[in-house]
Amino acid sequence: MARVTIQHVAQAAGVSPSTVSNFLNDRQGRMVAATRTRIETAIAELGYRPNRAARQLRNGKTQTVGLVVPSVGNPFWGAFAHEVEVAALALGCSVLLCNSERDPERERRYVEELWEDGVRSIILCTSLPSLDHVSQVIKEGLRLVTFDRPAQPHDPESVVSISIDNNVGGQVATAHLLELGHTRIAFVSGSIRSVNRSARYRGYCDAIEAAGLSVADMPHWTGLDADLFGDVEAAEVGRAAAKDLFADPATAPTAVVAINDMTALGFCRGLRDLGLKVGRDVSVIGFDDIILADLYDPPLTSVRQPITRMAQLAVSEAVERGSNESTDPGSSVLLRAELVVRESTARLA
Amino acid sequence: MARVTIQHVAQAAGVSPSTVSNFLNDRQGRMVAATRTRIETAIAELGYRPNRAARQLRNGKTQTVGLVVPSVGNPFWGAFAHEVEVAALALGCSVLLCNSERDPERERRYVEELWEDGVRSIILCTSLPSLDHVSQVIKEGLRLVTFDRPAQPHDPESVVSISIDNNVGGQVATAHLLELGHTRIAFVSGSIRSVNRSARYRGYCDAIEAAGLSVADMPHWTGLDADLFGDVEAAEVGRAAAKDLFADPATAPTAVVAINDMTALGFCRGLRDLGLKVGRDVSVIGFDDIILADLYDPPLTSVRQPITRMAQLAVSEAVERGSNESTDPGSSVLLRAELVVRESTARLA
DNA sequence: TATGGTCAGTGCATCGTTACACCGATTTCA
DNA sequence: TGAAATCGGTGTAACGATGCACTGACCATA
Repeated sequence: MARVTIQHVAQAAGVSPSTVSNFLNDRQGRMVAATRTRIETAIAELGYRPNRAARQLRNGKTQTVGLVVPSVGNPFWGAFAHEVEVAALALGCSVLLCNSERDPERERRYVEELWEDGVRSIILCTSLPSLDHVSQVIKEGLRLVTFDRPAQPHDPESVVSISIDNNVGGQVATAHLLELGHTRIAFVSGSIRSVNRSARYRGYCDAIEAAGLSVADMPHWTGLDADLFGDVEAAEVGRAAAKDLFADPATAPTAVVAINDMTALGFCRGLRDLGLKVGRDVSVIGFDDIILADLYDPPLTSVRQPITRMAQLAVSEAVERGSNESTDPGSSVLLRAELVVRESTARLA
Repeated sequence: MARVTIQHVAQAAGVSPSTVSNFLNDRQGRMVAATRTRIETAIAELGYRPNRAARQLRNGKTQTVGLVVPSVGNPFWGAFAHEVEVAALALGCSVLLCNSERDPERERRYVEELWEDGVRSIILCTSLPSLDHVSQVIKEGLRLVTFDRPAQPHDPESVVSISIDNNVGGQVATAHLLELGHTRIAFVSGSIRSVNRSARYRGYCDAIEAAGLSVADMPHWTGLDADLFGDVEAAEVGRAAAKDLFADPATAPTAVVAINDMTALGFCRGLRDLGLKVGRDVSVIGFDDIILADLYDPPLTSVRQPITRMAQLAVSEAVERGSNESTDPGSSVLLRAELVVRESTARLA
């Protein structure tokens, strides 16, 4: 069961390995139709599949897309990773998965390792304000697509960003609560040092101000030192927030915008611990619209990210840009987030 | 910024590339301590990292573990994939992720592609009764670790299986409900053609019979043609089951064992649609203990799979067995599942 | 009939690492 | 003391695919 190499194909087709190589690499203009078909049938009959390692060694590239997410343990990232894999498969690539745990140092290490292993396209799900930690590799030619992190002024030119418009998302979520008559609306998040989180927060602030209210008057949760919290623990943030915000009923909010669905669900759980009922006593809205938002009791209102479309965009940017050695400047795509209203938000009694 | 190769290291250390290679491949017995340290410092100073492609081309192997899961979009598999990645990282390997969508043909294709790309160890999360579709590759030397699928009589000898004892799990879950006074207990699942599912079902039956009851008397849900349902749709199965089982109140169950947490949550959602309250009106128990089980309202009783430990076991079997070319027969590890009692199960009123 | 230009395809060096055969210098031991 | 074994290490030929420089054969033009 020895491996079928390009030589075997060449022999079977009665040509030289070089010609087969030309065939494989779309330099087919340089050969007569008959040769082309002879090679084609030889490949089919022998079941030849090019050896990746050899290819990569020769030209220093892979057909692999690197995917760095905070943690696939989190349902949102799991779902996104899944979509990425599907999209990559459609384009004939495989996906190398890395969990950064939101640790910049791990992000850097993964990106560099991937680069040195010949991966030329990486989808990096980060929300760090700066890309300094990977800029060296970008200079060397890495195609970087960031996800969930809109472009920032000092980003390297070639970077492509795919993200929802978090500011608008924050506004839509908050406006929804305002329309329901709520005037004491809290924003619950771990650290908002990340760009997407602060954008959501700004959207929240904008909507509050636009309604003639003052952010300063809103119940405020300063939070735990959120750097302690990875993604899986996002729920704990929500739970802790509920406990703190409702410690004094006089200052408690009637509605809450949570930074994501996991935090929202944790918050709901915290309310339950306090004997409060989501929807009836307190309105809660999350972000992401993970699959569990709809399953929850009560079903969670959420700002949906169109992850299927985003994954497709990210992969095609990563793969297609990677194929031509273009150095045209990157782009920044901000998709519109969609409000999905369910039962966790209700008119103020 | 040219690549640092083994030659550069050799030159810097004043030895031949072969010696550096020997050093790297733990044939250090064949060299004097001084040489060893010279190589070590040279590597550190130059920041040398061996080129994977070249290594792989040379000896036909990778340091990569293949992971084939049904879908990382499902929180359980996402969490498992995460644990696998962590465990692999600790052993210096990377993980190539594939989603089979529970399609045997995709499973086969992925396994073969991985094999041909030099991956020699694969963790396959399948629950197909037979491994015929990948047996060819196993014969050629693939180290296969199956997860969530205990060993079957006709499995190739070298296969290692890691799984919980689903039969016992099914019994424990059912016994818990029986102890709470329930006598009308339904089992809800999509297709139980898979080995783990049927084991859970047998455990359920065993417990029923052991209590002096008859499975035939239990409310039964024949289900949709469950092959239509991927993992993400597991919740839909639960939802549909709730609707059907409670169509006639006279024959409705008072408690339900769901095949996994997603289905259990879907079932809870279905109950809610019907105006029934989980815990109070109907007891529901799931499998897996995904992170959302604890967040749900009410928190879901579940049979926990110790995924961290299982992932570690799977990776170490895959990697360590892969390193020595042993052909010793595989093993089958059945871990004990742990019942986590929460509020979705309650004493029969 | 020279000259030059296409066209279709080939030969060869090369990517970075590794296994194996080999080599000179000591050491061992009968 | 001489033959063999051991030690510490080196030289070289691969692994499979690629792309550049090249070669004949053929055609067109002057």
